[in-house]
Amino acid sequence: MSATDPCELPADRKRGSNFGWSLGMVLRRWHEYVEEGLKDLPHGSRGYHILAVVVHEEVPTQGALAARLVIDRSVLTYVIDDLENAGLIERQLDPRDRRARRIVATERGRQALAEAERRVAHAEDHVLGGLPEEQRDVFRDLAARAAEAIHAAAPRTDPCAAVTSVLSPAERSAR
Amino acid sequence: MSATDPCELPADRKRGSNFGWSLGMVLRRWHEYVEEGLKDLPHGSRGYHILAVVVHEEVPTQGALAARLVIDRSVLTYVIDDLENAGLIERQLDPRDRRARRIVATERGRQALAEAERRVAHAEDHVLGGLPEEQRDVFRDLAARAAEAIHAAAPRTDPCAAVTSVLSPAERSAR
DNA sequence: TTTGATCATATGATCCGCAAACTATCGTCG
DNA sequence: CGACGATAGTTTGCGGATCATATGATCAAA
Repeated sequence: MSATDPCELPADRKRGSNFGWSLGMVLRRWHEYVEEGLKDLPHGSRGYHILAVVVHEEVPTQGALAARLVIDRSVLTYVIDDLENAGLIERQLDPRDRRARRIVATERGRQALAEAERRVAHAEDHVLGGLPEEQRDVFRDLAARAAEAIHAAAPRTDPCAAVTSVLSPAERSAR
Repeated sequence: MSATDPCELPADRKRGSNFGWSLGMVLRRWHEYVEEGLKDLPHGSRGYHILAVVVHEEVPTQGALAARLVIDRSVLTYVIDDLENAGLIERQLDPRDRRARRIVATERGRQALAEAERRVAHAEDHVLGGLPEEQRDVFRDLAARAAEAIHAAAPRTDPCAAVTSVLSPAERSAR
């Protein structure tokens, strides 16, 4: 069967079509728990994400960091401000291009991240507590791979322009 | 630190630390695509969720609907206003309790939902396009079950109060 | 040097969810 | 009966977050 056929409506989708809602639900809880656990970290989960990328990956420049995390540059600015004030990271001037700032983690930052990662892992086990042990890792893995694919894809692929209106033409004209 | 080699990408480290980000990434794309496909529906994905629950599930009252979707009742008010103005649902006065409003879908509403569900399914296949066919359903299923478990759980379980600070006491006093 | 582009930052407009106040109705207890 | 508190839904206003734009500094190329 060609499941990619949009005209065909799989029966189990009826109640299962709330995928977006489910994701939102899980993400919301994740946020609550993680934000609770990381409230000592300057911007909570956001600071955590930034710190994690700074520590674990090569950070060419601040803009690249924003692109990597898909957050706004202007947001990155003040979050990094606070992370720097907390002594967790440093802005280093790139001698080759003095416009760019290279973000590096301090030793404290690495320690804080290590501790934060423990908390996050703990929180995630709580969030996914409704799932059997082995399925949690499957879920995490699928989410990571889906996200990676999305991130790798073009920023904004044309979202199926072939679709027509949900409402009938008559209904649309009435609005 | 020689341990952080950029070329080596430890899978388990990456997996465990960015689950929240991955979820956010997938959800964001889901939102983009779905919002694009449902822009004829009064409040996009939100109206879709509400309409779906109204049609597929028996919801006694408006407040119960809010509880079911875990959204604020004040939000529900104006979304329902617009859905009603679009002729997709109706507020019916409960003769037994004239405070309560029972939300029912019109025939148009059911049709619009059916069409919207096709679009959403299509969008979701796009969003999860980076995953092999059979894993998409696994992902959807895991998300649904995790969300259901979360929703079934107590609204706000104490998020592990045993955790201590990420920063050392000295660092905390410095802020 | 001048011009146009790029990186980071500061500023401002806008949007959105949430809390609190308000109205109407119910149930109940004097 | 009628007064009171509780509940369902609506309205309003605030605070926070986000994004677009403008600014300043620096680079690269003509």
